[in-house]
Amino acid sequence: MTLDSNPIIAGRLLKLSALRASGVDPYPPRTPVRLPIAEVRGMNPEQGDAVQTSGRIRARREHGKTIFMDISDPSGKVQLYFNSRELPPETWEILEHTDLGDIIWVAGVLFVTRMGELTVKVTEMKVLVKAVRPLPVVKVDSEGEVHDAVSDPDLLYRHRCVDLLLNADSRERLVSRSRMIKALRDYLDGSGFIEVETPILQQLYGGANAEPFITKYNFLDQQCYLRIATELYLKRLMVGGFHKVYEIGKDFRNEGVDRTHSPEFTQLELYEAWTDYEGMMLRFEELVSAAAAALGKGSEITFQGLSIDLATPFARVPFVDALHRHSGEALFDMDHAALARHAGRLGIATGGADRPDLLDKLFDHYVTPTLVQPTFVIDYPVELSPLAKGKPDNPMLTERFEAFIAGIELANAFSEQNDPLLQRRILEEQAASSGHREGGVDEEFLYALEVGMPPAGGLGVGVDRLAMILTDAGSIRDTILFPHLRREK
RNA sequence: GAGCCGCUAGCUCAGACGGUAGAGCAUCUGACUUUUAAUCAGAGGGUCCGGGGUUCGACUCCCCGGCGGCUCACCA
Repeated sequence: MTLDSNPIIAGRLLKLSALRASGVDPYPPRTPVRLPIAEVRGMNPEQGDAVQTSGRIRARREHGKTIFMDISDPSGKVQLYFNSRELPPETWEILEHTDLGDIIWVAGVLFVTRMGELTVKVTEMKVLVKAVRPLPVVKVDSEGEVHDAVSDPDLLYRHRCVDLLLNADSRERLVSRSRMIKALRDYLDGSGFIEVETPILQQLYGGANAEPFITKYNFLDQQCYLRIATELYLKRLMVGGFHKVYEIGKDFRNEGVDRTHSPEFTQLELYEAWTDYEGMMLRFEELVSAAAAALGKGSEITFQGLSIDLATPFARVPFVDALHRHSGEALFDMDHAALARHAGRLGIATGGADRPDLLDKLFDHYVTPTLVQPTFVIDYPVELSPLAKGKPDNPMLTERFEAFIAGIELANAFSEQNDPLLQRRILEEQAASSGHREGGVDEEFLYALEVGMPPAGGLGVGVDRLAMILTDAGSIRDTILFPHLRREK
């Protein structure tokens, strides 16, 4: 469909030509001096101050010889008043070739209308941008009630610019995400960490159990993977003497999409020498507190109707205890067959699931939904945690935790395994037994452990999910500016 | 991957039992010199998601497909 097959767009294109024909550049290269709209609104109208500002036309109310308009910029909205008797005819003519959505610059004088609205009486105007595509019109009445809000999620996700322009919720949420990430960085930088960047394009993938995206580097005629985690590279840095290090970046997992999963998501991973998973619990608590504070939130927040208390310390519950308590049975002591029967009775798919898979599924079934208040689930079974150090007093368990809020897994951390021989054995066994580990064992990672990695704690935080919790977003997609969608027809 | 729901004008939505599509906003024309969901009068605007089928006739019923939403499954 060509642009002008839509009659509304065709009309705008005509006005665009008309502007050009009368010597007006509809896309001038520079903006005259202007004040942000919020500053205009903050001025004292008694003085009849001269002001210059610019913004997008959001509403237009014509009254014969006069026109009221609302224009907005990111800082706010202000009303303009045009009077044809007091404007040069050329200016009035330009005005008649503007539409909702156009961006204009005006100069004028402040006054307050009969209705008490601070208004710029325009004496001069310029078109800065002629919008050729109509913006959906959303109206807000005097009670603040929004009318005809654009609600089609498809339209909003595909055309995020429209969403951001029209929906204050979206705009504020995504700004909050940025502020939150800045707070995480500030906290870590202030705590002596350094931020690094590790490869996204990898010849091997690892650091998590996930299906990778596969791509190809033409120059070397070589298959590559998009990273699924940053873990193995950050640990090389630990070996190299970066003892407090973190990365905030995208990981890619070639798996399903739902409310809490996106194929492309942002993870914070940090590693810190001379500490362990206990230290990581403190880090996580402090990161969450810093993030909440940056958004002006206290410890009491609401998420999807749930009241959540972010006050630290967060609860700690051993994995096995929680599993047994919520299931009412000693599941951890059962063998594979018994677990499979148990899971089968609950209608959980057990095909191909090994014992650790079953334990994890059963945990998800019985315990995860109950973890509404911030909770560290600690001491995971060793089979679920190939990169974590075992507990000295119990070889079945590891020094690992996952952090949950509102039933959502937000973080995963452990006392990092640094025994090179043990780590090699675990990774090789895993590579042999698991069909989809095409990447093989990361020898360079093992080489680094052989050189010697100091005792350390490591922590991974799902940044998008933390943003969900702190901005009360029902879907991870709401926290991602451009979430992945299927190709449009 | 499965089930359910949805897709009608630029936007939000109606459309009884199958009879050839409507409203509000937006757009266009006209009126109006302080309005603010401005108001008033008039006009234009549709591949009813796509493709098949049933039927004299399909937005409507059936089948296949697309996209989206929700739920489930998958996902350390």
